[in-house]
Parts: sequence; C-alpha cells; structure tokens
Amino acid sequence: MDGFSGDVDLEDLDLDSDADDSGEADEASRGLFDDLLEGEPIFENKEVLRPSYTPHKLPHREEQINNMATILVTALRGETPSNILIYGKTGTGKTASAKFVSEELETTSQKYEVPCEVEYINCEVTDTQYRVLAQLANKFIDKNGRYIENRLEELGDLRDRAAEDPAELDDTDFDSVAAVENEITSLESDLEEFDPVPMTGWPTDRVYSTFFDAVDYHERVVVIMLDEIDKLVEKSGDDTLYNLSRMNSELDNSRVSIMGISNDLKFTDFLDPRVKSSLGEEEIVFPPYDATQLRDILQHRAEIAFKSATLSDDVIPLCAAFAAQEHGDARRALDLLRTAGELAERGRTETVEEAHVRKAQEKIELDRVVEVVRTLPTQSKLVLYATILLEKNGVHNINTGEVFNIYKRLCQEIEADVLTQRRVTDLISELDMLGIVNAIVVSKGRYGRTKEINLSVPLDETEAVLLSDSRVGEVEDAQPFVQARFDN
DNA sequence: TCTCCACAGGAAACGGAGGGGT
DNA sequence: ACCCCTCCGTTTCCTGTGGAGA
Repeated sequence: MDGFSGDVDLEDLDLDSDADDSGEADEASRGLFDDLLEGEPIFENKEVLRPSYTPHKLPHREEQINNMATILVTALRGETPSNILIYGKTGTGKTASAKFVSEELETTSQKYEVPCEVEYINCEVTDTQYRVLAQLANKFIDKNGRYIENRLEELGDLRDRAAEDPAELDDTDFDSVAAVENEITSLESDLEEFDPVPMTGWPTDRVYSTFFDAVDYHERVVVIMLDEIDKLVEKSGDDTLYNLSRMNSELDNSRVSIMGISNDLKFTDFLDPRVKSSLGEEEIVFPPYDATQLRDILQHRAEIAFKSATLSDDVIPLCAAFAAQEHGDARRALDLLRTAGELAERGRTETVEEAHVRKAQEKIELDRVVEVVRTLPTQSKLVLYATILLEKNGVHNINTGEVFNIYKRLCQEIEADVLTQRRVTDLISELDMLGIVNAIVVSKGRYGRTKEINLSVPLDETEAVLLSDSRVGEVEDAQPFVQARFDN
C-alpha cells in the first residue's frame, strides 16, 4: 500500500488529465478511487510509522545497545556469552534494540565465518515449555537441513573432482574417494533422521532431547532470544528456563546463551534461585522515554513518513506528551502520529493539526475496545452484557453475585451453557485485565466480601458491538427481567 | 472481641480435541 | 487398534478474609 503512496503524484496527474479530456461533464465515469486520490497526499512513506518497522537507528538507546554488544562480542570469539536479561515497559525499544543487535551479530559472524546464530521467540504466543522447545527444535532442524545440503553439495563436487584427479584430496581431511563417499552417506542418513517436531503429541522430554541433538549437531554459538519471557514464566513456570540454562554443561559442540526480554521488573521473584542467578548474569534496563526523547524519535520518523511542511508545529510535541503520560510508550506515540495523519488525509486537509491528534487519541482507544470486545468468546460477552444491563439500569458498584444472576438468565434465554460462579469470577477478572471493566475487591463487613465492578468503556458503543454477535444478538428483546435486585 | 457473610481465588482434575508411536 | 502425549476451558472442592454488626 505504501510504495503506492510514493507514486501517487504521477498517477494523480494522469488521472487529472484523463478526467479533463474525456469525463468533464460525465461525473459517473469517475471511478470510486478517483476522488480519494485527488486530495494531496500527506504521507510520503507511512510504513516507517508502523510498529512492524525496525529502524536502523534508535535514538536515546545507544548506551543499552553498546552494553548488549559488549556482552555478545564473546560469541564472535567462539565463547559463550553471559545470559542477558532486559527489562523495560512496553514501547521502550527493547525488542527493536535486541533485534537490531542480533542482526548485526549475525552479519558480523558471517563476515568472520564464526558460526553464531540468534533465534527469536515471542513467548506471548509461544507460552508453554512444549511449544518453546518444539519451535526451537524445528528451527534448528531446518538449519541443520540446509547446513547438510550445503555440505553434501561441496562433497559431491569434491568427489567428482577427486575421481579424476586424486590430488584434489591433498589439502582436505579425506584420504580417499571412498572416505568422501562414506561421509556423504553418513550425512544423508543424518538428514533422514531429522524429522520435525509436531505441534503436539510427543512427551516434552522427547522434544527436549530432539532440540538438544539438533543444537549440538555441529559447532556454533547460539543465542536464544525470549521476548516477553515473563508471560512464559507466569503461564508455565521456570522449567523451560531451567532446562535451557543447564544445557551448556551437557552440550559437546555448541554453546547456548539466553537473552530474556521482560516487561516486568519483578518477574525473577518467581524463579528458582538457580535459574535466577544464571539467567540474570547481566541485566540491562530500558527506562521509559521522556517527552523530549519521544519528540526526537517522532521527529526522525516524521521526516521520512510525511511530506515536508504537512505537519503543523504543535503536532509532534502533543503526540509526545500524550505518549509520555502512558509510561513513555514510543509505539503509542507513533500510532498516534500515524492515525492523526490518516484522519487528516481522510478529512482532505493539507496539514495535520492538533485537533487531529486529539481525535486520533480517542479513535485509537475506541478501536481497541471495539476490537477486544468483538473478539471476546461468547461466554465473556454474556458476562459483559450482564454488567452492561445492570449499569444501564442505574446500578453502580455492581457485585459478582448480581452479575452472575443476570448472566444465568441471559444464558437460559439463548440456551447457552451456564458456567459456574467460580468460572464467572475468572471471566470478570479477565475483563478487568483487558481494561473493559474495573473490578476491585471490597469488604462490606457483615455483608460479605465481593468485587465492585464498574464499566470503564463507553456503554452504548460496547452494547452495540455485543449485540452484533450472532449469539448474543438473540437476547435483544429480553429486557423486562432486569429490574431484579434493587435492594440498596 | 468475636462472628459470620459472600464471595476471592488456589489446587487439582476432567474431558474431549489436537496429535503422536507402535 | 490401542495407549500416550499436550492443551484449553471448565468443574469440583477448597481455604482464606475484611470488617459491620451482634
């Protein structure tokens, strides 16, 4: 889409002349997109504002990057680098910096022909021991496969040449053509032996040993980058980390080093002390950006992303200020800037104004809520709908029991399974974590201990989203029973 | 000072749907 | 064909608890 916007200038001229020549009186011949293309585009290259874009320069992170580099240099000398733990809130450039350093590391290792590899795993997606190991194992099996194929090619070549002129073998490790043949067959059988680990089905220890063998297949230094490592620990404990960190003592040919990236400063508290000490050999902290630094970053990117003089002066400082309030999240700042630009583009204005940024702020929040609510499982939607119905009837500080009662009736209404109260408690907590409701536990003395739940998203929009769900939608006219419990 | 409400939330386990190996 | 894995949402059973009121 974005290579496209660079070309728009030319396209624009063509279309204009077209329209002028032939279609002047005939509005209908103007295509759907002509109108939209006509406005002067604001973006030069929108891609650089997207979260997926990895910049090759990270302002205000030089110190951390150097730090990482000095630790990882040992890998290029063929030794094991210390394990690294990286801390920092979301959008502080942890992942971007780590990826940047690992790319540099890999290119340098190719230059000096030191076998050194970096594997990236996002533990938010891959959040069990089995899956982490399986993914790693498959990556290494893949690499080994390619490694063997290269080697086979070389050897095949050598064999052919040696068959004609045995002197070719002089400066190799082989003393006869037969030795080369042997090596080839043994490599071929190795290649056969590597079959990928299935998504599920194997016992975990088997996956582990497959992974182990794959890593140890030939000499190299391996850096395993575990992004969002706190999620992994939270969900499936520290077994994975324990296994990975003690691997080195059993590997013969290769070395592994772990680079953990965490949002949570205190997540090591849950770790086994042994894991904790080996993992946290080196720690690097990424502090949140302050407003000035954010402004710098935005300025850098905006120069590439926008056409010159399309941003009014107060846009960037405002984006920076908004994002600085959210613990200095650079991703948020960029999002804000991009959305503001898109809004301006859609509004056919020539420059991006302060008002666009404020609108963008609202739009991002609403989009997020709509998306989250829309993709909720049916049961959670019903729980949320129950709280919305209560809120609509003027009940505030709703408690779990009330939600559960309404929820039960909603379920009967649409013939869905009724979950237990225990489960509903968990669903409410999930909604709380998603920021859709606000639930705090309070004690009402004699009258028990419960959660006080309040909606923290716009009521009408959320209700509309819920009712657009095919299951929940069926309940629409079932209002009358809501007047239940008004006893406070 | 004790009681006792109305839940919170931990632990274990289940079941049935992913997928093995032999 | 049979038994074994993992995974996920869920159920069952359970112990814990802040403070209004007796």
